[in-house]
Amino acid sequence: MTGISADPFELHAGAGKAATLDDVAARAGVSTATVSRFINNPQVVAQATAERIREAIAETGYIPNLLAGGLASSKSKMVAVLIPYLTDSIFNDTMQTMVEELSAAGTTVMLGLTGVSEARTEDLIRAAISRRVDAIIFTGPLTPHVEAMVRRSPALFIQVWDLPEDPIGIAVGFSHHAAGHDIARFLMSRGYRRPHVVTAKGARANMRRDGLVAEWVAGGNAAPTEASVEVPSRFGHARRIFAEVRRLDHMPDVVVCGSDYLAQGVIVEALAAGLRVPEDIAVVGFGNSSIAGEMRPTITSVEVDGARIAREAIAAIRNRAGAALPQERWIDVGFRLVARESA
Amino acid sequence: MTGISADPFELHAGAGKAATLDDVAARAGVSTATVSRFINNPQVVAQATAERIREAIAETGYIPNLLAGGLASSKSKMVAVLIPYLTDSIFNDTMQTMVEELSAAGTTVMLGLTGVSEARTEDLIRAAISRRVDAIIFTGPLTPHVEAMVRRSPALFIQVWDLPEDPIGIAVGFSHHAAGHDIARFLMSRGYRRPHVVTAKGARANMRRDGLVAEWVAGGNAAPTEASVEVPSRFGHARRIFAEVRRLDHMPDVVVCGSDYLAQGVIVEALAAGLRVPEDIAVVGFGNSSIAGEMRPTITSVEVDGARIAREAIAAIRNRAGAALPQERWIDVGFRLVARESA
DNA sequence: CTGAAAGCGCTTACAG
DNA sequence: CTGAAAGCGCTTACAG
Repeated sequence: MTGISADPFELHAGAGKAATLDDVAARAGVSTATVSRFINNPQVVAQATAERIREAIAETGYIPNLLAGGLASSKSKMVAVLIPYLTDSIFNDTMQTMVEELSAAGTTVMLGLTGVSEARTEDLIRAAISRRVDAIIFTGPLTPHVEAMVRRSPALFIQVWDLPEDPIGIAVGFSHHAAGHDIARFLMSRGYRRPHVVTAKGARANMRRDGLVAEWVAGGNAAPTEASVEVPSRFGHARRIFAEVRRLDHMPDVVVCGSDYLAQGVIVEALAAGLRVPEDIAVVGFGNSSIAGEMRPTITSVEVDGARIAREAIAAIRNRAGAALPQERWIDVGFRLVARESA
Repeated sequence: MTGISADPFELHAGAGKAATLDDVAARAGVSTATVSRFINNPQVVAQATAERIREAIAETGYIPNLLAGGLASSKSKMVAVLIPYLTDSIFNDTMQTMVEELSAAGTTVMLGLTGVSEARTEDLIRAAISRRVDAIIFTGPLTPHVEAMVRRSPALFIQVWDLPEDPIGIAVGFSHHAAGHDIARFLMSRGYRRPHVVTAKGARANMRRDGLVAEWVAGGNAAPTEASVEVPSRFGHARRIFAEVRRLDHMPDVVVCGSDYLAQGVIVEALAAGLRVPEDIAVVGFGNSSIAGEMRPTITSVEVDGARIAREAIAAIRNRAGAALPQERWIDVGFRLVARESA
């Protein structure tokens, strides 16, 4: 009704302290309880009241204080996502989907980068609990001390990318051992004889390696040659890896890499050395990131549905908020070997 | 003194609700004020008192509630970092450094992925203000409506990767126009005659393009041929870009790319087509990500010190918290052209 | 160096 | 459908 710029409330809002629920309530002529209901559950307030509140919010530029809201309701609408590195290609799809969908649902994402440090992991988990997050999404195992801390907290703990025997909360992932098996069978079916297995440091990569080697040896073959790389496993590790391969007494006929980026690097090195891929040396990646299908030659890889991992994790959080159904403790999203040109 | 497992407090802690300041204070025989001081400013409490509080915290497994702390102190110790995509290689170093250093300093990072959507940007900024973040770090311009919202909030607004004329808060970045200039001069100095300029959609990339074209034409040359790619600019865009290059009447002698990944893709395509790089066609990247130095051939690129951008932004937040010195509004971190094998 | 007490800005039974 | 009021768990002048 009145001109907005002539309005004293407006001046207050602009002048310094932010508008509060009280300001909105006073202006709309209702109690703060009603404004709170309108914001969190609009359909319970009467049409006419809702309209007045809507106007009051617009006029005051009110933005709720979620610190206060979270304290009062003991629901923070925040979830912590902890990964080792931002450049760990393997988690890209999971992270992108997770952050997008959580944000779209009005949940704030707290990002933590643990590296390979247990101390950083502990600090980040403590910080998450301090913020009273609704859930903590993490990609690895925990030390007993931190596990105890997590169990004491009401946050839902979700381990992604793996399926441990006894998850702390729930797990969304796949069997790395089985993935290793399948790669071994693929190599045998293609008639490769001398694989070279490059494993990144870390529990999951080791499980894949173990699965691969076990199946390979069970097939009556001699143990493969091996190498290891630091995490995050990157394109740039390929120079050393390839140099080592060339120094082997017997050159391998296929290099199995722990990531597509590393596989890409090995291909580049091999081509630069005048070798043909896959004729002279074949290459297998892992993760099926977008470059796997875009590289020349295209890269044989193992596809993991990272976006689905994200969605299942989010669904688990939602289910628990609804306090509905008893939850599954393991959600297996599987994997799929995608044969392309490189092997 | 007493066995921990026989301790009734311990049982309470494990049994459900988390320990609060009151629990710790009661157990240590001091007031909550003193415990609060010990936690936030340990040196102001007496040695003996500190020791008792330390024990009480350990025994109760107390973890402070930062929702309550933030509400009471109106300092959230949280900063929002908003970028378009997680896979936007160009921000990798900045993000990694930012998140690591903020976490190390006890600040929580809220991550937002805006895509190219103004609506998502607005929602995320509103969410950040709702959480009463101390600062918002953002990579682009804002619509007037959102800008007004930000100005009304007490959060420090930091625009990174660019130096706008009139930043909302402060800006930490470099001149994209100048970077374009320098690339043009580099091309001339190397004797290239027919550049093909591939620009990602977006204001910053366009500024580089404008700078490049202006300088190139000022040097008495005909305008370069051009192409554009979607953001985030990726390896995979290279197939189309290269196919277009081949269809040009006059093949360019150098392709200037908006990212190192795209440059890498163009090199792979060129090599697969039997061309030599840089003899038959040269390639320039942008960002100097790690692959630029690792690719074969290594990629000529423009180095931007992303980690320094992160550090300057964090320093600005700290300065303001100290309410010290009047702040610079622009922090220019510059850039540097790194000539390598590809051009 | 420490304590009593007010207050931060919300939410939520409870009652009507 | 709405309001009065207690309470969430901290911090911080103020006083001693």
